[in-house]
Amino acid sequence: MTFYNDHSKVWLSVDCIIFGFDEGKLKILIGRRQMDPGRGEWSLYGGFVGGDESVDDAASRTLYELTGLRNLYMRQVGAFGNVDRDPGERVVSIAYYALINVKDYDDALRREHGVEWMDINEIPQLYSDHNEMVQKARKLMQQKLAHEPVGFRLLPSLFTLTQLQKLYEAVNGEELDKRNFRKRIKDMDYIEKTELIDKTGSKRGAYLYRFNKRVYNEDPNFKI
Amino acid sequence: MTFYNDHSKVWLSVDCIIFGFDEGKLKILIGRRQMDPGRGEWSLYGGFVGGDESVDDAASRTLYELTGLRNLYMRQVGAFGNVDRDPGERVVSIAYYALINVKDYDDALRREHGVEWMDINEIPQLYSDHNEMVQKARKLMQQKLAHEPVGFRLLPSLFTLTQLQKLYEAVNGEELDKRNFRKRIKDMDYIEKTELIDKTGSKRGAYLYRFNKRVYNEDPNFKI
DNA sequence: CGGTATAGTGTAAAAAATACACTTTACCGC
DNA sequence: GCGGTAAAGTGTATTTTTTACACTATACCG
Repeated sequence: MTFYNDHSKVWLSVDCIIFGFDEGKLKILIGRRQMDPGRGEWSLYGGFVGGDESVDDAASRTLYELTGLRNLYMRQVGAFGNVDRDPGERVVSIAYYALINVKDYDDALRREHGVEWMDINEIPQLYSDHNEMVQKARKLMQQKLAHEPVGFRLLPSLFTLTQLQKLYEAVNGEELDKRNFRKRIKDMDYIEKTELIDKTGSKRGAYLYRFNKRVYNEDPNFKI
Repeated sequence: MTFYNDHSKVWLSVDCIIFGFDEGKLKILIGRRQMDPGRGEWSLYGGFVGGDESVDDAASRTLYELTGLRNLYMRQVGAFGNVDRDPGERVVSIAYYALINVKDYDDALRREHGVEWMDINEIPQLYSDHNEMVQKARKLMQQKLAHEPVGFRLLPSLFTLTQLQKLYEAVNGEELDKRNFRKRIKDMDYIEKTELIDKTGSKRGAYLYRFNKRVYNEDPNFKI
């Protein structure tokens, strides 16, 4: 390792792409920026990294501040470090995406923070490089979902197969065949059918399923 | 975005996982650390991010300092930000991996910088969190190679099919069937057979192929 | 001119992915 | 109470993709 003469310290922030699934649509949380520069522009929710916390911890803390939820599923998207990405002082930001069950997020708290759920396909122009962050987060989340059953983080702990299918469709942006989808689900032992029935979605009612983490960890077969 | 009271500036560095392919093996460049803390430990090559350059630019510059090569294929691995990852002052590091053709790297220059090619499967314990960086870089590079023809960056511009196969085998850590491999290559129009023959690898000689970037960009069919 | 080491080639079987349509159920409104 | 309706649930045939597998060709070398 060699030193570069002109290096200097920078501010470090985290920005969060928080995914939720509601009304059959994949959404993220964005709000109007309440500070300069860029006051009033649509923006991701973020925060600064403290001197006494890891970058991952800063992201967890920021998510907790916003949602009141801990131990959310969270993955790093990457570092965004263009010199002029933040007008004024130089700030390098590490983006994270998180998956939450919309119903777990207290709506009053959401409004207090001035953020709202917006369809991933209808995201307006965002502050600075936040659109880039969203695109990259979406791509990474898609890939993750294709290889690991992380979709359960976006659903209630009990869900119907139709809900699960709609979730996969929303994330991948394409419709799936019902019979083929259910065939693949049957092969996944960690998706357990319960005897409970959901009657809110249809007159007939549909069986509720749940994700069994233990079975998954013992026998990780993945795929959808 | 809300402020956190205890935030503070940090040093930002980049660390490079530089992949090369030689003697049928996937290797990376590592060297003995020449500064404290950690003097003498095996380490990735890195550098600090300057106040006037983007993080990506800092990585390009660092790669250039080490190899004398520009426009290398390079992708971000991610940010590593544990509080105590660097003894002494707090440094957050952004890791990048790069792909180079070993033959393009002047060996005298390499020795000057005190780095050497080491088999990816025989990497010793490295300074700080560098082993983690290597693992993540390797995984990302594998995934990238599975979806895009970036392997050419690790080979001379003319290569035999046997060389190409050995490269895929080294990256994926498993042997491939020769006939099946060549069948898949035939489907890739952007891998062009030339009339040139390489006689260094066998008595009989083998046809040399080249990657046609233009064809690839027009018709990205990928896959191996 | 026989030995040797790598280059080069095709087919059949298995597995995975896809396409596709009708029956069941329970509520609702009449 | 019964016909309409809206979502749930279910299997098979076809196509595509992946895998397994073994011999001939060539040119150099001693």
